[in-house]
Amino acid sequence: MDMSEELSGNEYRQQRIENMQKLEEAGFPAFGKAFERTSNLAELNETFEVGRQVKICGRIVAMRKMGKMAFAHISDGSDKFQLMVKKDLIGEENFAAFRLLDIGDIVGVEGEIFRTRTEENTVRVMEWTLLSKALLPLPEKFHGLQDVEMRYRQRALDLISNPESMEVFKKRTQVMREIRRFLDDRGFSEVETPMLQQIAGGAAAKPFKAHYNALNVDVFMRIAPELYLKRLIVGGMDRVYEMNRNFRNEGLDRTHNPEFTCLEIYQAFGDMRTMQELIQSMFVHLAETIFETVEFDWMDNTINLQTPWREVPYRDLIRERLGDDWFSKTLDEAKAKAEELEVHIEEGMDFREVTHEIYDKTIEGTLIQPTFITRLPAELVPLANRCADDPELVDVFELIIGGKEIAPAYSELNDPIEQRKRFEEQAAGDGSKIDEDFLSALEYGMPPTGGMGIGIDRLLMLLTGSDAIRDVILFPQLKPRG
RNA sequence: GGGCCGGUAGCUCAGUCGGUAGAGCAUUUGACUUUUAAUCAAAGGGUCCUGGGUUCGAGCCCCAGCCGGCUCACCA
Repeated sequence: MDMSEELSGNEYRQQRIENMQKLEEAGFPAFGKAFERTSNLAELNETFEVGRQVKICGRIVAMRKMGKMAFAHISDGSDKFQLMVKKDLIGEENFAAFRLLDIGDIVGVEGEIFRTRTEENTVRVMEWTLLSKALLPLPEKFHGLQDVEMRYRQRALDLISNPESMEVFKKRTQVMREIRRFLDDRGFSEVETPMLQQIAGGAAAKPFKAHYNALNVDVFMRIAPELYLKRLIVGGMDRVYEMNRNFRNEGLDRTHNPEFTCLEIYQAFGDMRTMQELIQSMFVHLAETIFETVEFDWMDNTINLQTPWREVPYRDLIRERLGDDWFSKTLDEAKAKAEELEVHIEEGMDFREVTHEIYDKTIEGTLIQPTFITRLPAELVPLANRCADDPELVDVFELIIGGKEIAPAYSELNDPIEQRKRFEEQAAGDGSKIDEDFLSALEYGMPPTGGMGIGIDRLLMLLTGSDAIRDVILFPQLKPRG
């Protein structure tokens, strides 16, 4: 690696290499072997008991050296713990060697735990061993790593020096585990469907393209698993979900990453109502088991997940905000209103499109508390069943929380003839884009089915109070380094 | 893509009117057996994002570019 050359002039690194050599001469090899600890540091703090003998290990994150004794803090990602090293306990040579350690080094120690005068849990070190030498210095201890770009490029460094960042990703792990547990307990099966697809279906988005040499065909990274999950419903897997990556070849901003994690859930013999109950129960379950609250602060608002959540048909919401007579207005009147609200209207938009543009720009963002928008115009949602009492509307909801769309759910379209029609409209003459295998599956008969998609990254933003998707994705997409 | 803000020591940041580059942490040396953002004394450490320009003189002003953040637009 060129790194070593690049940094060979680095004074800090040079000093650490010298310290490493001195340590090795003193009988402390720089890169030790496996270390069997009695517990991690969080467990040790939880079960603290004065006088117990322990073996613990971690990275040195702070060091206070004095003439004949030294204090240090080690951290292992679960918590911190203080070490006390005294010359008269470990001997002159071991003490001198300990003083050669640098912040960032990983050590293992053995000794008895006690509390200092200031009531801090501490281990009185009797033995210590160097497990790994750090050649590069850690960021400043008090402020941590602030440089936004470096936090994403050097995530390891971010996790070491910013505990709040570590906390977010621990929460992410817990949330995903608890979602699986919740769904498994309800009889759902987690499945895996193709990431490499020859037709990228199930959503309207630009796909990433790749080439498969063995078959000499172009393939696409999936934009959604939907069409495969529905095949499984046809096949008799009654309750399935997949929580995994989707890829969309689109822009990059605070709420978009080109690869993102999506949970898709399908329940046979259910409908949009089934999903409505499911998501409310699931979110409250997550909130209570992981966060121990149903209230979340996010972007200057407090969001309360207490159920039941508000439900409002799309048209009622529009009337509520734009006036009872909205739907009897003319196109010109609607455009005038849009102008008044400073909503940009494209040439050639019809009444429905103008209405939806106003909704998108001025209404959705104001729905802070969880809200189900139901009975959407059919044109907006091509893959859903129509409402029984009004064929112009579809039986779906869009869940809005904090002014953002969190989850759409449908009473899924299961009429293969209608489905083919809509695919053909979508494909606009390009027959190669129509997933014939999926249509065949539908022709064998798909039961009425409730389906839902949840953007996991956005859910995590909400639950962890993060205002950027990059703060909840370990390795977000970045521009290549110039 | 447009607008605004930013890029200075390993890290976090100051830098006045254009006049020899600053602090804290970190590092090195010394003192120190209950410290905890340890303390005290001293020292070393800079491609001021890059390239041009104006000027006797540029971290600072001008132009172009690179990188990042916010925001608007686009995209869905």
